[in-house]
Amino acid sequence: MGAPKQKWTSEEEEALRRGVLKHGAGKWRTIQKDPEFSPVLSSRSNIDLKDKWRNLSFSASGLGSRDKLRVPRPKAPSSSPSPSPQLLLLSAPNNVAEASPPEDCEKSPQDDKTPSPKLYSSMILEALDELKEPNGSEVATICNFIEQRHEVQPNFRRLLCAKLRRLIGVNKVEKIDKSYKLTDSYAKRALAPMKDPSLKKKDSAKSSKAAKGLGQLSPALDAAEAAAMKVADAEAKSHLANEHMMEVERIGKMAEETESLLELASELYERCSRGEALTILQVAHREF
DNA sequence: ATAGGGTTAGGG
DNA sequence: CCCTAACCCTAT
Repeated sequence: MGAPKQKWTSEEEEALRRGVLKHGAGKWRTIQKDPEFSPVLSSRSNIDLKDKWRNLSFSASGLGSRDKLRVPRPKAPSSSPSPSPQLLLLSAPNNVAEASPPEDCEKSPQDDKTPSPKLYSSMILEALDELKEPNGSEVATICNFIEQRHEVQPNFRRLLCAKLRRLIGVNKVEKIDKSYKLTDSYAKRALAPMKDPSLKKKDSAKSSKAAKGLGQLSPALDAAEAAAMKVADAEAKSHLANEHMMEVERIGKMAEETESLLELASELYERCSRGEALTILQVAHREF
């Protein structure tokens, strides 16, 4: 009778995800007590966090509908098994589980699980962008963040340090004390084309909730809540103004071309330093 | 305190 | 009618 259902807002979801990235999955009490997340997650118990994380994990990896113990499903997977075309885009909380799917291994001999070097840089920049820590993020935090989202090779941390040093060299990343953060010039370029999640299913969910369950409560409460939500959202998203982008974009064009060459050289150097042998064919096709 | 199983409300 | 998400209960 009390509350019909308290649906999770995207702010709460984001707080939960960042909390897991910071403290690790399983430290629900720690996340809930963290002063950074407690204002958002004040109405959620540690058990709620756990349950929500379980839901997120399942929908991310299971993709749609897996077999259930409760109801035997006579669905015949005759021609479309739908083997999860894209699963790591926004959230893949369970990283170690999908290490080696029972897929056929009839691939080319150079079938590495190693993503391309371009991907590693993207992951690092994405991590720094998402973390948005004003004083920068430590290597361990960045490493943990990326491992939560992507499958990486065992010596990834060593690669990460090299990549960070190279990103500093091209002024995409700066080092503050022992932490790394995006430079202002690059952050503007990265954050500028940010999407605007002001109108979403969040609104419809809230209004439906108000209409069905909380209709008798003051409608001003819901309106104020929605307004505050939008303000907070806009404040968080803009965060870094995008004023002068034309020049940045022009320079970025040049930088990108130089970058790929530096990227290639750096990766080659790292590989050879570890004693790996590469054929000229692999280098030519960037397949390493 | 956390993990996992189980239940129920709400939506397509 | 089935599925998903929030909620509840219990063993460790």
